[in-house]
Amino acid sequence: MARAALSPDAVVDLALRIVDEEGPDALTLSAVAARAGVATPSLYKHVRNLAELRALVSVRVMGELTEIASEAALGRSGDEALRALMDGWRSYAARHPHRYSAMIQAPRPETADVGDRLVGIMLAALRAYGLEGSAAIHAVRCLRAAMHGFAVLEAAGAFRLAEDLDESHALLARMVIAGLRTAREH
Amino acid sequence: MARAALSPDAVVDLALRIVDEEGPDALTLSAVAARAGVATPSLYKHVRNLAELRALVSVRVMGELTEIASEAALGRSGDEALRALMDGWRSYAARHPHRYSAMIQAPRPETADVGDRLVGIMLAALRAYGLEGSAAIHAVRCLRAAMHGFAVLEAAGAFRLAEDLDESHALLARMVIAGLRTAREH
DNA sequence: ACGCATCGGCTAATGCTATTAGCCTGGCAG
DNA sequence: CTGCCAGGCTAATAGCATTAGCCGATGCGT
Repeated sequence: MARAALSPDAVVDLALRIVDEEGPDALTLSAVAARAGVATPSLYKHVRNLAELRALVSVRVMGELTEIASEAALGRSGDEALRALMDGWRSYAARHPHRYSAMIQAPRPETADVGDRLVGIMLAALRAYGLEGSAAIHAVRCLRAAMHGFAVLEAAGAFRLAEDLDESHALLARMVIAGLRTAREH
Repeated sequence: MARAALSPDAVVDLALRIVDEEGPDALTLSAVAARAGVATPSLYKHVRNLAELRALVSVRVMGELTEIASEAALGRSGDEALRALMDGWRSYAARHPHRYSAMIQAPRPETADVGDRLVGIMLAALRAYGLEGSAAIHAVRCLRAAMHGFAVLEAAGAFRLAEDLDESHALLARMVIAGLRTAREH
């Protein structure tokens, strides 16, 4: 190895810093190269192209979110676990809005794995609600929709009124919990 | 007027066709110009720049969605109105996934108006649930989060399992309805 | 009917981006 | 010591947005 400075992971690190500071649209190979102190084409020694870099960023962020989600669910169950999961999810998205936006991508093979793990955690968090098979899948889809929808809208600044967002989110959690009870009866 | 063929609206029409057929990323000024049979810079006589064109597309799509939402809610009330609203929303997004994706943007002044109308319709659809003031705002936020989250995920192809999406969405509707009852009691 | 402003097209030019090709070098393996 | 190659480089191409400045036709006022 000549200069051990750069590596795929290091490139993703720089990419994440750009995303955080300047938003997902500012993620460009030349911007990364500039931060790395390297000519743009050199990056191709570490990443196939911009699309792959985006996918790697997405994977990294989904990984962080997975970690947060699993920590939140750990040692809790039932409503408490669900609330912790939703709160953790939302707070991550709120803390890193650009990162969260950069995570959203058309599904690519790279993201399939970590995506499945994330779904697995949600499934586990729902275990206490006694949902089996397909019912559990439908429930996870609704949970994802609720969490993701709220996170996206909040990150995009789409909630423009003055009302407290914590309160809105607490209502969302109550909504999901109430809905899961109806799911069991169906 | 020289050639009356082009106008801001006509440009948006072409833009929408591109979005539908090739996805939001394919929306580029040169692509629009090619379809219009015109040189790229000519478009600047009708639209300020690409960002504005995107905003206009977004406004147009939000307008269509507003129409669908208001038709769905018209003449119904309570759970029925809510279900119709959610179904209409989802079916629009599913019918035009690229269009729906193109609608999503950081809030710009152009979209504020039609966005407010859309929120107004949701507020009206919730009237039967007896929510006042802030409680209604929180409820609308949750409704938006649920509908938008589901639509985005479905449009992006993020629901990859075989389970019937109609059923998942029906659960989401029951979830929202159940949650709105708890909202009143809070 | 005539002149003229303006609208809406054009070409030329700039600058930023991704991406490919092909070169060069320093360090590690043998 | 020698040769390989990972990992940097420069040069070149091509697609995009955007600006500047030109020019013809249209339609209005006179």
